[in-house]
Amino acid sequence: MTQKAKEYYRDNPQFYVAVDCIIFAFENDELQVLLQQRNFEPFRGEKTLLGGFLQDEESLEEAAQRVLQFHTGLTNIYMEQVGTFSALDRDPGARVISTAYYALIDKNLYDSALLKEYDGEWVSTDHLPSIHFDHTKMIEQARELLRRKISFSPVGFNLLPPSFTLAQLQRLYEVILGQEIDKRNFRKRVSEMQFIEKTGEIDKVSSRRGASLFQFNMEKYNLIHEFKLK
Amino acid sequence: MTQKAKEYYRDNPQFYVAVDCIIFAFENDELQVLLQQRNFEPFRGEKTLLGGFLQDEESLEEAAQRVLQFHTGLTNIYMEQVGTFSALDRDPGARVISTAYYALIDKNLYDSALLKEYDGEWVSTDHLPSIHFDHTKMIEQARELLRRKISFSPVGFNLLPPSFTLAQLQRLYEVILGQEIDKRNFRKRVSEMQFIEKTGEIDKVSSRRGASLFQFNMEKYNLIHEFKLK
DNA sequence: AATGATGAGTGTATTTTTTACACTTTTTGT
DNA sequence: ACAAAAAGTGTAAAAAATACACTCATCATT
Repeated sequence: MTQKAKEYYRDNPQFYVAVDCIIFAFENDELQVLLQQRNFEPFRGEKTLLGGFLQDEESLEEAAQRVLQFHTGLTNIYMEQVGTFSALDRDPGARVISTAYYALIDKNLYDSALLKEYDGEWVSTDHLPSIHFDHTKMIEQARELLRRKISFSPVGFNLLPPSFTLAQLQRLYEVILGQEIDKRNFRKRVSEMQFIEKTGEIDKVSSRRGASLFQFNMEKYNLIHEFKLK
Repeated sequence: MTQKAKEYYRDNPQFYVAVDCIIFAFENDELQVLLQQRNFEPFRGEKTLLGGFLQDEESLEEAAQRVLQFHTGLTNIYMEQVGTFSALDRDPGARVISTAYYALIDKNLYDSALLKEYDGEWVSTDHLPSIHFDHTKMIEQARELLRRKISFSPVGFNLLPPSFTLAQLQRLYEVILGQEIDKRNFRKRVSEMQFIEKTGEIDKVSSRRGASLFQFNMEKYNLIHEFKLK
């Protein structure tokens, strides 16, 4: 590369680049998000999303997966980029450009022991506490993205255990969409999608009568690749 | 801020941060995008999107508007963030994190004299030439975002002059959605939205009989805030 | 001045999709 | 035995989307 070409880059400023993870889980008929109460500087005592700085040899996606793994123990998690936030004063400690990702996890699988190490806490997205930086906006944008996506893409299953009852699935949709759904209409739509299949097992925990357990069959979905549920 | 807090930032690497603008316009029944053939290093001779580096005292949005104004002369243009691209080798000259924005402009208004200064050229999004970096992916993602948005949000009007015929509007939708639309059904839907209103003027250019000109009334739309057109 | 060509403009019937709605079944705890 | 709790199931009505063909106004040509 010529000297001129090097200058092309060199004349420009550089920035700290971060990722912030909106880690969603579903429990108690709530869409929850994982926050941490910071016990370190800067901003000790503030609630924030889980984040980290981009390092030299990783992409933003990799950084987000790294942050996620560090705080939940989980790898290979469904993630989607929400957007990049760059207001001059968004982090009063320094100029930081941050890209938000949301992740959907099965709350049964994450490592809850880690939680204590970094003062993590799950909060309902319906009543968010006061959160530092622009992280509230990030969460709201992520929630809206998820709300739009869940009707046309089978991403919601990432929030459930591998097998689930139709009542669980329906409650998940009701919570994320923010509206009640007619049980019979919902089940009609589910039964039209052959890749949501009965496991044959019966869940006896949530009801006296027992409810059939279902699973999402990704292979079958990939053949059909049509999804509509709402 | 304490010493500890400063280290929190200082231990992390910094990066060049850029914006790339996907500038869309509508002409000749084509959705076009503005590229430049670079006559400077690095990557002289390559076709790329219009871009620029983020500077210290501006947000990404402001940087994108600056790039847009520099190349088209236009200010206050509709823009939307597409996403942030961070693959390690995306720019072989240096590690650069780039956020893509798409902009919708009325091709009658931009400053075509500027085009020659930087070897700009409009190309159809239907047959993109070979484009450097990951810019092809950016354009495709932007196009897809626009395709999804245009049915539920009145953004398409940004690509048209202030007054337009219904045939023009329909062709715009057909091109962006990539499918033919029934004329009577389309007009039925338009007539249901009172904020798309007749100006009273007649366009005599595009047909012998003359076609009524319409305009999008933003104030009326803001009261209703419901849009559906496909 | 007649006529042919061009795009503008207009309404209804059919199909598909979405929504509304209520009772029976199974099991457990009392 | 019976009360309580959630599972499971089908049809009719309403709403939305689609398919479809001719007349109108004007200009250019002859």
